[in-house]
This record gives sequence, C-alpha cells and structure tokens, in this order.
Amino acid sequence: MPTFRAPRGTRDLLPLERAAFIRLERIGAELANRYGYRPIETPLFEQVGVFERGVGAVTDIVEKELFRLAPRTEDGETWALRPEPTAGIVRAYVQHGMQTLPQPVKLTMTGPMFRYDRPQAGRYREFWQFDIEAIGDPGPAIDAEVIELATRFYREAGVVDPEINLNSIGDAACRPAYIAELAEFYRGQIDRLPALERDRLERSPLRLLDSKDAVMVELNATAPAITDRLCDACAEHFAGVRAHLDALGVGYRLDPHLVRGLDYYTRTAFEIYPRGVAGQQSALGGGGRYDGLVELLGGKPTPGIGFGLGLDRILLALEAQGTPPVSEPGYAAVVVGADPAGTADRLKIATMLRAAGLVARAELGQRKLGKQLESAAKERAHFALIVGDELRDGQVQLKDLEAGTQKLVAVDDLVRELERAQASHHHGSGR
RNA sequence: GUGGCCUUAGCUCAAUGGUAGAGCACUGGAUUGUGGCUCCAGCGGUUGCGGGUUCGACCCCCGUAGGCCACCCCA
Repeated sequence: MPTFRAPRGTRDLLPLERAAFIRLERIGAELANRYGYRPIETPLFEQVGVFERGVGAVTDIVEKELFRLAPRTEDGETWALRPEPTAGIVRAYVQHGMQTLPQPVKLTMTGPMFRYDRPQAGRYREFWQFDIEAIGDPGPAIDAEVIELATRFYREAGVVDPEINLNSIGDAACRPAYIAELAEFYRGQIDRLPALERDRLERSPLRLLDSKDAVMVELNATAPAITDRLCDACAEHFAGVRAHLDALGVGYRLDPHLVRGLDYYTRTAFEIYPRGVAGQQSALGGGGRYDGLVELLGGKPTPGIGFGLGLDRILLALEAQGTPPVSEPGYAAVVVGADPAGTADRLKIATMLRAAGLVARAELGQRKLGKQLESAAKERAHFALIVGDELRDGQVQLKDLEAGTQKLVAVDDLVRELERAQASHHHGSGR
C-alpha cells in the first residue's frame, strides 16, 4: 500500500489523460483567440471576500464548498482556493483599471478550480475549466456570440449534439417582485412541500424551481414563470438574445426553470448538457450575464457575460459516446544496436534526428538486440535504426517495423529518408 | 453535509472460516546483429488501514480511509 496518495477528490492526470486535457486546452486557446479573447491567468487563491461578495455569501459554493486556507499570523488574511474563475477575473479587471481599455474586454483562462464537495464520478475537488469572459458589453448580441462560441468548442472537441438550455432570470428591476410572487405561490402550497424545500423557501425561493423532487416537478408546472414577469428591458434583451441565436442557427431549448447557483447572474443564464442526459454530474458547462458583478467587486457599474466549461466532463461525455481517446504519439525511429559500447553512437544519431524535429529514442541500456526490437515494435515505432559495424562506412540499417523490410542507408541521408517516409505514410493513412 | 454499495499484485478479477491464485503488464531466457506470435522462468501482496470474535479471518463484527451510486449542488 502506498504511504501517500492523492488527496480525496483529486487525481493524477497520467500521460494518456493529460494528453487528452492538452488537446482540449489547445482547442480552447485557439478558439478563444479566433474570437478575440486574450489569455489571462489569475491566482489559484484570492481573499475570501472576492468569492463571498462575487459569488454570493449564501450560495452553496461559498457556504459549504469553499476551500478556505488557514490564516497566517503575519497578515491575518483569510484566503480561499478559487471555486470558479469569474470572480477572480473581474477582480483583476477592476484592479488593473481595464475599464480604460476598449470595451468589451474579452478574456480567457483555463485551469483548475477547487470545491470542497463530496466526490463522485465527474465531480472532483480539483477540476479543470475553460472559461471566457466579455466585460463591458450590455448585449444581447454578445450573449449570442458567447453561446455560439460554447457550442463551437463542443463541436471541435467532438461532443455529439450538446443541448443548450436557456433562460432569462431578470434583473434588479423585475426579479425581486418575481421572487416575492414565487414565494407566495409556494407558501400557498406549503403543506405539499418536502421538508428540504420548506427550508430553502425562506433563503432562496428560486432554487425550488429546478428541484428534481417529483412533487416539486408537478408543482412547478403551474408555478409562475420568470419569463412572463420580466420587465420591458429584460424581455427585450432576452428576445434579442434569441433572435441572434436564431440568426446564427444555434439551437437551444428554453427552460424557464433554469436558475444558476451563483448570485451574480442577471438576465441570460444557460447550461449545456449532453443530449438526452438529465444526469446529475453531467453538466458540460454553463454561464450567463452578470451585470452587477463589477460594481460588487468595487468597480464602476459594468455589464459582463461569460461561461465556464468543464474539461473533465467533456472527457467523460466523449468516453460515454464512444469517441476513442487521443492515441499515444509514436516514435519516428528508435535507434538500436547490439554493441554495449555503442551508446554514444546511438545517442548521437538520435540527437541528430531530434535536431531535425523527428521523434526519436536511442537504446541506452545493455539489452540484446532482439529485446530492443521487441520494445520498439511494442511502442509502435515506425522505424528501427540498427547501428553496428556498418557505421564504419557511415551507414546504418533502416528497418521498417511495419513493413518488415530493411535497407542500408547512409547516416547523412537518414533525416531525408525518414521525413520522406513520414510524409508518404501520412498520405497513405489519409491524414 | 445525508443514505447506500464496494475495496485482494501496477491493471482486470478468483479463492467452503483452514498454506493467497490466474490473466494482462513488466524483466530475463529459448534466439551471442533482427521485432509484435509462441514457450519457459522471474518480479510483484502486511487481502485499504485499525481493532474485535475465533484454535484459526480475504471471508464474520465494529470503526476508519478511499472509490462509486442516489441526494444536495454543480463543472
């Protein structure tokens, strides 16, 4: 048994899984760049106030899932690991006076987030998110663009047919009245409410809307819908978002019961699920508009919208739909030889190949040639270069491990020979 | 945070309360400069951990840790 292991809810990304993550990170970085989002990196931890004010003090994320770090006596400050990216990015926007830049300021970040949750498949205490934020544009066109970017990420990552769930949750002008009406509605049914929901009714009536309890689902069918209670400005904004999505040909499903778990959202809210999956740990991403957040964190009143997308969840979805994981990169050539004293020669040849940009490995051990070739074949190396007596004439045996053929090649011609083989090989396999 | 199921070699899994095993993987040999197959051998375990019951515990009981499932909630 190992003496130490990865902390609960965390895991090591072994090479195969790490490669899959890198692929997603590249898709995200390239996509964000194409849309004009600039990369940013904020600290993994912030003052707790950033999250308490930014995310909301009464949210589950802050109340029970925040990774708080013990205060240190020298500064007395309380820190917490970031549970989501938006609050930190907005904090940076305010701190660095980004309101003086042309608006909107479009930023992207990919990295680990931390929530002290009870782990389950697809739910970790350390998980990775790709995130974009557009700060300073009141929309609604930017809302549609952000959602369209999200759908494009899934498409390029290979997720089949993700489903966008869309709603508008109003703003300070219309939401309070709606919440009051909703609470009134539930109080009229108080004897039918499960105990858990009665508790939440006083603290966060909106949350009852997306309950999965059978009684609540039935009750919610007749509950007042926010989309019927939006003020004129919010209704007009929401109509604009839908019109732009329609114009872009982005499909979505209206879900008047969709509410987000973070306080800062206003108006547009959306979540993405794999099609037909209502499972609990399956949300692929979500986001929305946060027109009050910049001000909450000490900036001038500034609108914003963004979304975060779970890399772990995407990998899970790809696996569930049967998409094969990324394959291990193979060696273009493995340099082998029977002479125990020949490691320097083998290493020199491998170095020459690497300098030319080829993926190569040299046998540095004392194994017999048969074992060396066995390893090379198992690694799916394309070629083995057998270094031996021929080297006196500046030549090595170039053995094609897939075709089983081999020929003498001058060391000076190796790079050209391997590059040519690689090119035609890729042609042949339709790449 | 609540309830439930699970935990044996690196991986996937066996083993009436009575000597802990197999396949895969890894290393070596058969094969002194020619591979994936085959054959042989080796390496690898305080049966998650800590207690208890018993002449004797992988097996039964309690606790604990971790994983998973459903909640809660979200990515």
